[in-house]
Amino acid sequence: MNPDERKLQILQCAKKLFSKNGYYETQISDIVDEAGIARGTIYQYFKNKDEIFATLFENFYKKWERMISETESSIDLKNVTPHDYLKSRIKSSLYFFASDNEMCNIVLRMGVGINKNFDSVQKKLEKKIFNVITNDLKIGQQFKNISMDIDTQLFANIFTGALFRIAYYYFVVHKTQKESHDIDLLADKVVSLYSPGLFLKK
Amino acid sequence: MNPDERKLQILQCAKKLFSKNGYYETQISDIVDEAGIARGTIYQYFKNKDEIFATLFENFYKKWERMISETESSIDLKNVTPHDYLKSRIKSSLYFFASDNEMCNIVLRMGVGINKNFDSVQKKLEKKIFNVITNDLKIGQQFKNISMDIDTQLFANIFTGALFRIAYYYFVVHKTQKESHDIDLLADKVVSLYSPGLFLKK
Amino acid sequence: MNPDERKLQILQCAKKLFSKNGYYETQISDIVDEAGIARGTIYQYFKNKDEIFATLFENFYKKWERMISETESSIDLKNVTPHDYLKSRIKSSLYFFASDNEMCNIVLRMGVGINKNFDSVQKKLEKKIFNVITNDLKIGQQFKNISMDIDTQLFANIFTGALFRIAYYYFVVHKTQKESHDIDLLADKVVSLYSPGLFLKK
Amino acid sequence: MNPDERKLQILQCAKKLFSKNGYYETQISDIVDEAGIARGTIYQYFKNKDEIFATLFENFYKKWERMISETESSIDLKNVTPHDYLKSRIKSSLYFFASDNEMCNIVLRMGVGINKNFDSVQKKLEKKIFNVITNDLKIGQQFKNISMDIDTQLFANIFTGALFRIAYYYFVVHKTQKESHDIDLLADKVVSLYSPGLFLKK
DNA sequence: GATGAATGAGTCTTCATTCAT
DNA sequence: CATGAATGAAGACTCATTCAT
Repeated sequence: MNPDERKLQILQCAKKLFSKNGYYETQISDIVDEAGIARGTIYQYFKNKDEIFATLFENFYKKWERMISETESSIDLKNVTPHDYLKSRIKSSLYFFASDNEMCNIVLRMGVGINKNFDSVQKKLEKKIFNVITNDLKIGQQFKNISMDIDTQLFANIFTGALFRIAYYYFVVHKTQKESHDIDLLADKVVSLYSPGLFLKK
Repeated sequence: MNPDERKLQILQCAKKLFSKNGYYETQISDIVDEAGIARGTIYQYFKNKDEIFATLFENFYKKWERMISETESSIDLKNVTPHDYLKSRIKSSLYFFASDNEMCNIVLRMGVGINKNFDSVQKKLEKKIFNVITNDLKIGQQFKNISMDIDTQLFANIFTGALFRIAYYYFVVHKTQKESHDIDLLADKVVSLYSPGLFLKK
Repeated sequence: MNPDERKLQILQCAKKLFSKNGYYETQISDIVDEAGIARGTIYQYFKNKDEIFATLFENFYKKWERMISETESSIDLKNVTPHDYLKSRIKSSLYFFASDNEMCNIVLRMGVGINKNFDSVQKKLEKKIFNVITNDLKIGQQFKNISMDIDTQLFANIFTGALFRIAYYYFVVHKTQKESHDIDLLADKVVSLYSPGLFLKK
Repeated sequence: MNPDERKLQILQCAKKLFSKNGYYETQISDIVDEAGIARGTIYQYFKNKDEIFATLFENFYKKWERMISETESSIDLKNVTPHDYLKSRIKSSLYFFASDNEMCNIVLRMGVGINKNFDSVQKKLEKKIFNVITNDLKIGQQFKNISMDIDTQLFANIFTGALFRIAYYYFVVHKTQKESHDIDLLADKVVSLYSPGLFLKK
């Protein structure tokens, strides 16, 4: 097998295992076994375990960049409607993630999700949150405030995702101790975005 | 120190470190040092490292449940407007996460984000995605399709969060190999939710 | 509870556990739990774990000495037949061991027998040896060389015990590298002891 | 060094140390030092300390089985005298144990005998018992009930071994609470076996 | 290049013992 | 005397990485 093929093979085996078990729960021996090569061989192609992981990310990143620029070149900004522009963006992104669900799992793995021991407890919380939102949507439909046509599962995911991201971004990454009126303002803005598309006019 | 206090103290120190360095990069010795106690003491209170982590999650889960039921009992379903209902939900959730940004980090930590080595590469991708969305919003404003009043940063986060969640949910967790028309349909639905609140009528 | 009673209670609990699980697999916490006392209390009565164990042995030793001297004073050497003398010795010894089967287990535990993990593998060997001997006895009966009246189980134990002891004594404790003719001689002597009582005259 | 040699080497070093210090008092580091290898190397060959110990037993067991079947195939049941049959058995067993006195020690180690701390107290009791029996034999010789030719040391070992084994078997392993007449019966049977070969006819 | 035996620093975990209350 | 929280030395085991063949 030539060096490039071998390198690719190692990356694919590693990707599979990282996706399944996470970085820390994937041992070099696992990768080596999966690839059917000798323990030392892997170090001919990668400096260390980190480099394998980083390479996977790097490649994924480059693929994403390529996809974005392709999408952009296929859109005629002058003549496209906002609807279609948005749709085009969303579609190409979704196709992209759908095309490699192992990397998708590695990159997007929510929360801890890296050790099977904690999956249950982590999942329990996520499920709870998801259920509350789903339930709220159904109440809205019952009260005829929300159309019966919406995909509650999808919308619940949208709200969950948005909520988690906002919380993470404002309270963790940009940990400017949010004052209460900041949070109120945030909530107002979120509502203003979702209301028109979500609620039926009466 | 009495057992309850000690247990609490250990949990707090562990939370701080897990939040900062992640589960795998937090050693028992780190927790022990942080708490200023002896190595063995920690095992008087927890069977092992896993149990400490799980306890943190468990507690957070219970707190969330309490918050949800309190919010619910404070809403008069009959007389509340959909807007206010939605706002109330969003606000209480955001306050909740804001109240404990360490757990928030642990629970919501996006993607891998558990090893500092990978932060850069992981962040690079996230940032790229975030920037594309922010940029799109700005283009929309430039073309007068989107109001100049919107909080682009917030909206970019909302879209990023929703996108990631959808991808994760449909392509990883419920890995029903999505056919292309499924993805198209998903995109349509997402657009229908966001369009009314996002785009200016002309 | 007065000091002497407490000490006795600790010894009894320890004896029970040492008998069941062996010295190394018995923790101070186990003894303390069994006795329903505090962890520190045990050190008011014994310097350390070793001392507890040693005390049990010491007491057993003293009891044995007492038993022996009592048996001796009850025998009238001048007027007793050898048969009765031997019987008296055997009986009193057996009664002694039967009176405290926990100490009996601790003192006589054959081989390793101290860690449940090894019981199976150790027992397998002992069983094998025992079975070979039992089988030989039955063959002897079949060929009418040995009386049908003997208790094969008992005799198999006698031979097993004697064999183990001889091997242990001559090859381990007094590890004078036994020459082949020494072993032959040993075997001759053993046969001369057992033959008359074991084999039928023809 | 090739894997088979290395594995064998580790087993030999471990055997030596287990025999000398017992299972619990033998540390992985001791084995590793004895073998002159690195700490981790041992785990390439054995899952853990238990497995090393169990392997030694397993091998010994297989060797014993082989010896037994060889002995059996070398005896012509039809034409051998009971005496010779018994002698052959005893001899091959003794040779077997003599051939590996380290395993002999591990397998037959009487009683606790696993921690040097207790050797003294354990040995004291064993010695006492042994001495009583030796003394009885000498009294028997003095009274001309027992031949002056017997090997008192050997016979004392035989009786000690048989006694211990009987006690262990009937009072510990098969702990049917022996009634007094059971014990009397046992004693009778034992006497009937030993008397003819032990006592001189008058 | 490939191999896989060897390495050893690094971690978790146990448990007898101490000591302030 | 009794308590039980705290201790920390000691030991088992892991696993990424190296290197002689």
